[in-house]
Amino acid sequence: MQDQKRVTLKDVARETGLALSTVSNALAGKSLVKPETRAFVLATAERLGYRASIVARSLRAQRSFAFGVLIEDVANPSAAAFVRGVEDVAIGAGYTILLGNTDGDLERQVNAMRTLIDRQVDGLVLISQHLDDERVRSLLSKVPAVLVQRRDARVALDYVGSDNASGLNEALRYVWRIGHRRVGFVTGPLKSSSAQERLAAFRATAAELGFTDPESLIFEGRYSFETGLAAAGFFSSLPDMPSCIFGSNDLNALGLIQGLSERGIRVPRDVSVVGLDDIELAAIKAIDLTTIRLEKRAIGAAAAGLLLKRIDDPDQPMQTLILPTRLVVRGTTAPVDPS
Amino acid sequence: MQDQKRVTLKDVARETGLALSTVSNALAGKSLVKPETRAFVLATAERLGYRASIVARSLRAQRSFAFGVLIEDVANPSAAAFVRGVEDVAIGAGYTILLGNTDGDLERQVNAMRTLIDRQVDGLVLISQHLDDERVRSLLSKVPAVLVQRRDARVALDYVGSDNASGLNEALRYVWRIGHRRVGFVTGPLKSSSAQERLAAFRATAAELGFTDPESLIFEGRYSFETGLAAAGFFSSLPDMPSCIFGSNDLNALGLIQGLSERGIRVPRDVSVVGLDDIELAAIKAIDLTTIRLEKRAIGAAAAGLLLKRIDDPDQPMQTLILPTRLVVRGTTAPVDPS
DNA sequence: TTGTAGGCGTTATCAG
DNA sequence: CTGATAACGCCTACAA
Repeated sequence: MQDQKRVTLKDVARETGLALSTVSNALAGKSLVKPETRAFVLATAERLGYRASIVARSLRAQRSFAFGVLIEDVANPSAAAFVRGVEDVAIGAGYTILLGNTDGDLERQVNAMRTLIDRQVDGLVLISQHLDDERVRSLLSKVPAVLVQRRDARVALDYVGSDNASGLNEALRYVWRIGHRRVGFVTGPLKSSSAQERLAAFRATAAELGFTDPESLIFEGRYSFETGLAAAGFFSSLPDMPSCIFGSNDLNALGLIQGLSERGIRVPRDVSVVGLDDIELAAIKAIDLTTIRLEKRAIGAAAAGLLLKRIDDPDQPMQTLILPTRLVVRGTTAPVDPS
Repeated sequence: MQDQKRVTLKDVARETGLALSTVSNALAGKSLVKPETRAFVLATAERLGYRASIVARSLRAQRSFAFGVLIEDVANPSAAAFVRGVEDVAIGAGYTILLGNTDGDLERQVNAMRTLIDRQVDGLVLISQHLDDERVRSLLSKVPAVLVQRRDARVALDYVGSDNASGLNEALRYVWRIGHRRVGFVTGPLKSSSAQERLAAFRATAAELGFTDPESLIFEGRYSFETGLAAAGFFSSLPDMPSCIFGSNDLNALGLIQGLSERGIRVPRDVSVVGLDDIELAAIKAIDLTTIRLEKRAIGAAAAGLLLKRIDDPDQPMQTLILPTRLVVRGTTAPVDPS
């Protein structure tokens, strides 16, 4: 059960009777080693159970073959999907993932970033925020980094996000087609760029299509179920309720549906509801949420891909990748009652 | 935007005019350094932006101050909650988390374990399986490890799980009290010890309370929504349907509910359903699932705690921690119709 | 083709 | 109290 001593290069050298460097070269597959020597070394290494120490290699190479991934909370399903996407490509490229949860707290994030940099991660994937903080920005200059879902004009970094604008545009056109004219919108936290983008997209399309008084139908909140509940209170108290309401994410939408139903308002009969995200359970019949699907795992994978390229060539121009979204029509939207 | 060169101890030594070792001692807060020297060193280090390299320290100390966490898939919400729990205590103790997804695949798991060990993680949290594999067991002997949720008689390791037996016992007693006598059970994958435990607990309590013919009401499946759907087909085709069915996890239960409803069977009016897990959304009104709650984050935290203790003293006796579960009664269970 | 000699950044030991 | 030196395990010039 104990940690038996590591087998090192030196052990293999001693065992084979060869020099350290020969063993190292043989293991690295360098052509300067005679094939039979190489075979012998390989066999001996295998027999002794030799495995190179990545720690030593990292010190020597001044890089760790690891990525840091910073998120608010892995326990949040969307965040987990991103992480998974990052890992998908990281593993393939021989990288390991160091995970850090920030809980959205600035201090935790700064600490986590410091630790990750102290560990000499070769790159950082930041699915988080606080780009307005000076320390965060300064830390970001110390290591290749890719931003996911949220960006900031002050930081010029590779970025991967989803096409919130066209997603909302598509969905708003859809509800327009089925007759909705008064459409409400629940925002996310407006200091996050994704929430801003979604709100801006709502405004733009609402204006373009000519929805009725959209500005009065915006409820400001966060990406939470509770925000949805509160929004239901707000919208239901309006003299002229919207016939359709958009959440800024699926949790908003689910809270909205529950809040409405608690007030005797039926979805979609009385009000249609649209989410954004397409969480796993959105598809089950008990929920059956019409939503704008985000390809979170693909976004994470794309972020890792960008990071690999950036590490490979730190001076290449910054890239911005916007992945498409897709409207998934399910049971929480219905045509406006012609009555 | 570039990776400016690291400030090392040597730089601080040069800047202060002191010896390397003095600087190191000062930074480490050793009492052998004169307070004013120490203060001077600290100030200079701060000014230069010195941060110790964890990589170098790891090589020297032969430990990495990091935990490896192996799970099937972070994108699975329960797994993510475990990971979060592990991180909660790891961070507090100065450890970083290296994450590995196995997708339940043996080869991936072996590779991930190897990589983690090559990185000299100080301990492993294994929320996974394949303990029947020789290589896995041999790798587990190379590093302190804690098993979570699944164990194997052949591996004597620290273990943290939840009290499946008493959870099911409590829930079965509850449905007995409200009149159910024919109770079905959907199993998880029986090669997993948690699924076995749950099935065994069902059998034991069913026998004890005297449920009607429990053996004929067991449906073997996996921890998936699809299993629930299939189970609905099985149970509904029975000449004498159970009045209550237990899933082995919440996804089972949700699939079951959907499958039953597709066949015109209403929950809980016609059949009661009980889950196990208490996923985030189980509480929303649209789902409102009666379930046996597992404290996943607490389990992860307990695992990390055990690991810390084991690292601190590798020779202490093995520990097994069984965390309590709690029956959460919601809307998918109802008394048997007395008619 | 093989061997020797640093050095990556720390920390621990031991001498001054 | 401070400083020199070695060692952790690996890799890579360069020398033989």
